[in-house]
Amino acid sequence: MEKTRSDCPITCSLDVFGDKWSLLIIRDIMLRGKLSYSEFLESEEKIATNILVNRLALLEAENILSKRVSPTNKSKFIYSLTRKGIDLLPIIIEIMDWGAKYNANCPRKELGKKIKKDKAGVIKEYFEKLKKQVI
Amino acid sequence: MEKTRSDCPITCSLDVFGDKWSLLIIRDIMLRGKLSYSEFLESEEKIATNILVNRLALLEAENILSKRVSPTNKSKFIYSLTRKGIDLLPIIIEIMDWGAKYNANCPRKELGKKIKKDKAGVIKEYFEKLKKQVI
DNA sequence: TCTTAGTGCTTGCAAAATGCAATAACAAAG
DNA sequence: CTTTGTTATTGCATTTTGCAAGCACTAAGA
Repeated sequence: MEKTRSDCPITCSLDVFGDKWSLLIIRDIMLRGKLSYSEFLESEEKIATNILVNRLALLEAENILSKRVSPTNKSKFIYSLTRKGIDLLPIIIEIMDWGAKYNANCPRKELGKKIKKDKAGVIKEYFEKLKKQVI
Repeated sequence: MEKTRSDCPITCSLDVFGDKWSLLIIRDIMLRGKLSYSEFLESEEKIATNILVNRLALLEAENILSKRVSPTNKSKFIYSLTRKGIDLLPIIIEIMDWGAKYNANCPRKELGKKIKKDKAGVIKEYFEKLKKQVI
């Protein structure tokens, strides 16, 4: 999506990550510590390779992700969140909380329970953790 | 989308509203006081009629919106948020805040500034207001 | 009654996005 | 110089979206 549909901040945001896949990649990095293309491919939602390549490129172009050669394996890339990407954390947490609240088939696990008990605390904790990883 | 792709609460949520239009309809009802099909059509993003009909039906099927005949005009329908729909408020506010923060072309207006200053207060205020409208 | 306007919805078709399977490119390891 | 791991591309079928036109129904007025 090249130009935004309006100057509403919600619309601008949805023009960037308003699809079924982008936020799952963000989730994988943010909450699951995933770093690479092959790790994203392994997730249970089974994203197709062309979609994954496309979304990684879009998220990098939007300066939400940054891509670097892995320091331990020169034929591998690692993706990490920029500050802009980290700032998606509250959105991810709120979506997770809503989803867990209204889906019987999405039982709250450790993180879900923690969010229910102390959402602000969870956001703060992850925010601190993620900020340390920004390069 | 009939069945969910996984039992992750984020995935389940995105299976419901993870597209470029659903949350804009929610925004129109939640923040702009819009009620009817024709009002949604007027928004600056120019949703197509077939998409609008489709999304209203999906959101109603998900019990996020409820549809009733207008009390003042019997040939008109009005849509309103259910409790489940109102609970999307924090997501909407967070998305709005992120969008305003990272888009120079999305200047913060009254609500945007209020969110920046006191996000929790805004959520509380709108939450109270919207709860009164639930039928 | 007949027309007119308002409102919600459907249809047809082209364009774009997605899903899926196969395979390519390339570096590192053995 | 073959194999393995990793990322990326391609082709094609399917699905979703965008757009334009028009249909169905109700209410209201001449």
